[in-house]
Amino acid sequence: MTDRQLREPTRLVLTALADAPRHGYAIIQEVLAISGGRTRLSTGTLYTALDRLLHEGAVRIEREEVVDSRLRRTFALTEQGQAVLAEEARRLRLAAAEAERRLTVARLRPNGATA
Amino acid sequence: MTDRQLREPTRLVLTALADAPRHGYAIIQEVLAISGGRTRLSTGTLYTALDRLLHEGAVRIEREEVVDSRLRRTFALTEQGQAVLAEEARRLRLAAAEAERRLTVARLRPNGATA
DNA sequence: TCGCCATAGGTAAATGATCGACATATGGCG
DNA sequence: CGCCATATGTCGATCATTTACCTATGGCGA
Repeated sequence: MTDRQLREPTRLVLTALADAPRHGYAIIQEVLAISGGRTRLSTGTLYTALDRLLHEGAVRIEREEVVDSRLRRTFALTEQGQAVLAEEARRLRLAAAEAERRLTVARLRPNGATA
Repeated sequence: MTDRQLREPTRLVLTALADAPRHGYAIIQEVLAISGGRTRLSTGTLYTALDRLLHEGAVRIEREEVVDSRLRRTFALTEQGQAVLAEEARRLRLAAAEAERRLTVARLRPNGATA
């Protein structure tokens, strides 16, 4: 249940919501900031991802306000969503460490010999 | 160029090749070991991924042998492939750290208040 | 010896998340 | 008056992955 493999944009959405609830547009900006301007989340990706995450119970609607006669929905991580992100972060940390360890091994023994 | 976002299976293939060249079936087993038995790479995923990585120049064919009257191709990371994986590992390490940091912030301030 | 499993390498169709383009609407700035 | 930032969404295309299929050898157990 908790061990599905998240895609990059989905993970960034959960990360953007990890410290505080945010509405859609704020998530886009937060992801832009987190990624150092590299990942520009499109609205198509965001709202389909949010629908999916709502459906799966990783995200819930925190509140709905009307600002300037327009609806604004604020999303928050559920406890399950926190667990999913924590598990994913742990997996990524281990994956990064493993990749870096192996690359170091290759650097110490630059010939591609297996034996 | 070097900053494409890799999917999980693709990344695991590169990681499996990071320390030494391997042939297809050995990559599948190595990925199984790396992921602690969690990720069982199907041949469909593997060979399409390898074709793509060969095309992109991240992987090259190290050697082709005939073992038991069957062809066995051994794949190796190119220098570009090493750079791609190193960059990806760095990004994952940072992404994991950021997610864990934010989750800690949420734990310290459990009310979802933004203000 | 027959069938199955591990080994080994592959293809084809379906799934599913993402991307790019489009649509709508307000408030503010020049 | 037009454009940009803000804000929320839909739809079709794209593309990696998944699932299911196929071939083939060598070895092991019934």
